[in-house]
Amino acid sequence: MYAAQCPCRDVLDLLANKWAALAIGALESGPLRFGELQRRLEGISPKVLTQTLRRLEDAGFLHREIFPAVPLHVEYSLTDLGHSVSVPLASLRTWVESHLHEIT
Amino acid sequence: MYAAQCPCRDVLDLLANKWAALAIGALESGPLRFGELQRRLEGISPKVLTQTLRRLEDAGFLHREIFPAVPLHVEYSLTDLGHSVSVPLASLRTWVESHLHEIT
DNA sequence: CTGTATCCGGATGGATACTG
DNA sequence: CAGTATCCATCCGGATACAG
Repeated sequence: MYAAQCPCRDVLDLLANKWAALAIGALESGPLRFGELQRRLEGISPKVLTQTLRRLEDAGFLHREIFPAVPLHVEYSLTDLGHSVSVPLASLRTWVESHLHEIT
Repeated sequence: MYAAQCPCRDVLDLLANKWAALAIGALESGPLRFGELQRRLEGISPKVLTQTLRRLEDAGFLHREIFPAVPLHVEYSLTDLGHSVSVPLASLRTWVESHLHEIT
């Protein structure tokens, strides 16, 4: 099975928090700005959104691009790696949607 | 996207903790006893293992069967629902394994 | 607009010892 | 064997206010 040191656990942990999978899903169809992400991830606070995005960025799943304008403009987009992982994540979300009625 | 009340979030949370996905994976190939599970999920304490198993059982992903013998014998196995969700989970694990080298 | 600072509560995970 | 009891540390998420 998976030994204690298996790094896959870290990845699972990364993807396995309340917002990460949702954030990746939100970015599947294209880049979004901070505020737009916050609106789509209904209920997330700016602090938690930042945390989530930073973790995903550090892991290489998404890219943050700053457009130095006034007002400030920042865009988040999936990297190739991010698009790649969004496939199994989407299949998990799909499973959840189609089995919701069976879950207690 | 996914509204705040969308129950899929709860399911994601359930699957998305340190051990749940691993436990489901361990049971894919057949029933296991408590002690055997603890050995396979290297490093888990009995308390946390119990918590994990109970949550999965309550959600209907696995079944707990007691064989009243001496010494006591308890077997955990996936329900149909559990086997069903193990498919997308396995694809996520597979993704992680094949992309580990790309992850920071 | 895009965050950071602060403070807080609760859940999760963990070590160890003990029990039916 | 299969857990439960206890106590504890930490991370995570959340509300609100404020800053570059």
